[in-house]
Amino acid sequence: MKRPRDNKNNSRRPNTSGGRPTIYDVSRLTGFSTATVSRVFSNYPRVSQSTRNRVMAVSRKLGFSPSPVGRALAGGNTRIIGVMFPLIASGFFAEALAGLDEVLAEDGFTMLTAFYGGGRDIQSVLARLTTGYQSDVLILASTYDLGDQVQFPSVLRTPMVLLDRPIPRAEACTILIDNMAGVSAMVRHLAENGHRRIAVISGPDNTWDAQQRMQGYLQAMKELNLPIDPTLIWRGDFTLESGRQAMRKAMAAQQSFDAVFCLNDEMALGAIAAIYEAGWRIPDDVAIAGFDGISAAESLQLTTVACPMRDLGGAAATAAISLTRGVAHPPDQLIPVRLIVRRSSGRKIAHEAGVP
Amino acid sequence: MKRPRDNKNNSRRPNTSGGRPTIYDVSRLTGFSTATVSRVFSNYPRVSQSTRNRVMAVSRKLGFSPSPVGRALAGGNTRIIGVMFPLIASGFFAEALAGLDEVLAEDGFTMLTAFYGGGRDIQSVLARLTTGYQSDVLILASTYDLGDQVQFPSVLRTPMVLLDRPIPRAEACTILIDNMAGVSAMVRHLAENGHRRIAVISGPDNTWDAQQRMQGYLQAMKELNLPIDPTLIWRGDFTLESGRQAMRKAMAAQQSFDAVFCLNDEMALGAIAAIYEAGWRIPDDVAIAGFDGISAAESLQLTTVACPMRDLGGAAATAAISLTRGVAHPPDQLIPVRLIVRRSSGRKIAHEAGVP
DNA sequence: GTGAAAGCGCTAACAC
DNA sequence: GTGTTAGCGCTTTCAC
Repeated sequence: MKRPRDNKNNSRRPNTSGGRPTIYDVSRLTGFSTATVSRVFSNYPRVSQSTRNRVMAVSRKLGFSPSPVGRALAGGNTRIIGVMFPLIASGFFAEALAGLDEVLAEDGFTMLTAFYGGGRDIQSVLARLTTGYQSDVLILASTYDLGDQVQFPSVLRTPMVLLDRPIPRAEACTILIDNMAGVSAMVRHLAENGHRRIAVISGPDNTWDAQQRMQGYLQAMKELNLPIDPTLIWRGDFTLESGRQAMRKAMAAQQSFDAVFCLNDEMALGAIAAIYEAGWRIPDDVAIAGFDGISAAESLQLTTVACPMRDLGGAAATAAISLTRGVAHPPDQLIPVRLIVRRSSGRKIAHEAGVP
Repeated sequence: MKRPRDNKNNSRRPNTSGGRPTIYDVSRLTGFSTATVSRVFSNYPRVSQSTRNRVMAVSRKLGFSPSPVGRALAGGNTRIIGVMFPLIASGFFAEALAGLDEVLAEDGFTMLTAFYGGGRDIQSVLARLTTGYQSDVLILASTYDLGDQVQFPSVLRTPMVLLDRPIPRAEACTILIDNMAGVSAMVRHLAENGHRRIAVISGPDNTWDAQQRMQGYLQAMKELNLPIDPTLIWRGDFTLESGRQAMRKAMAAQQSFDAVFCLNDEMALGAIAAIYEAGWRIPDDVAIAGFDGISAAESLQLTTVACPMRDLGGAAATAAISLTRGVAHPPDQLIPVRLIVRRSSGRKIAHEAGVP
């Protein structure tokens, strides 16, 4: 076992008496230079195994682990990923956050979170996360159109991942839920169950998900040669209450429909409440379907499309990590969704099929 | 207007050609030393107004703002607040997160978020946020008992704020929702509405909120001389499904009760579904009450107790900020809740009263 | 395979 | 009121 040569670098500093141990402490106690200690912790390949062992042993004893702040200053990257969510959708995105954290943590990244909207200027939040805390990558989640609120040139230094909604001009990796496939699968399922007049309760037009789902509905209906009809389209805004109202109006209108496809589960809950209140039966009098796969859907036997928000977050994290490694354009991704058939959509039940 | 004297400090470094501007660039262009520039950005009082103006003007032109990483390394504090949430409760805490961010951002703090539970060891997440990224303060949210999973001595360097559940041994500032007051107000309200046999659907016993609310229920019933009776107590676990099941059992048991108090709204939703399915009417056949104040409660006309999670987060943030300023023991806080009376609880409706 | 030394961007103690 | 000068904890050439 080679003995390290003398080095005086480590004596440059006084013993760190209090405070957390630094690389110098490890250097002094092992007799190796700080450079070598640094190499060990950076998994630099050309350090001998014995050196590696010795350094690790002493570090463990001292409770040393390299300070990310020191590393950031010297190395140029912070290993911080900035994440921005719209304030309004916080509940919806919580799962995504968890998925994000899960894969980021694995690679030793940490997640700086901030919310925009609700009075807080996007641009300044953006600044806080980029020029402010120098995130290596920014993940920007949105449902509403950010329009010209964001001046991307100013952020261009920080690579970006867009979550759940693309932004036209911004060249950034985009991770989306596969709304179209989900809607299409649902309409097909309803049709297979014998429903022809499939009504829809729409979502807020300025929302990406609502736009996509509505478009998907129209397209699927067309493809299946099912009637598209203004009396089949009822306005909602993704809130439970709006679903309830829309359903009431639909029932009152005396228009005929076999099924009502609510463009999210929340509205489906409202619709179900309205149906019960009116004394109708599901699925005998009307079939109901939702979208999102919230937990309440299960116990209400609501047929829906499960959107794996956790995976969405995970995919974004993976893309972000590639970006830190210098990959210029990680592939855009469409996160697959899953049709979940339950009692609410008709007589044939009990199978759960994957969406192609 | 005084001219700055010559200083050579600023010529110590070459012009930063690419990359973001540093304090040296501002120093060179203004003629002031980096120390002075630093003072301007730290709001050090004894810099002349003209100097301040000049520095700010040049900084603005350059797009300079001090690097938090440099600051952290030199100054010892990162202005980062670490926030830990249990994975399971992510949806529930999303609002708290937003409240946290709101007040932290105001003071220039940033929020490092991480989730524990669901397979991820608390201790290592803790380490990631403290020895890892050196948060100035740690905010630890929990509902379940962390028991001996957490070794606080190892973290003691980082001051801590406990959110939503106290931990006995840990000496830390604790911010809680005032469950007791909320439950008490609810039971009183139900009693005033003429209900005497008030059943309850409980929550998971290992949860702080469930424990507190149950205890509050028993205490309030006792104080009001209302019957406490094993046949009035039904097990739930805070999920919609459990509320539904419990309600079904309660209805099937043919026990008499005037009202059912669900210890959270989610279960109340399930209970309401069960009641509708059975063809009963609310509040005619049975009154229903919940707790939490989720949005669905409004449109289902559910009487509930609103828990301002945003405020909870805000209060935690305020405490955390005090802690960074060296305040040893910011006051513990009980966040006030609000009884919201709606149709589900009986005939008298339409007033919203504050809980004392 | 390892060491010396020069920074990374900033703050703080001490001068004046 | 402002400048000088050490660092803060680490990485990274360039030597050897």
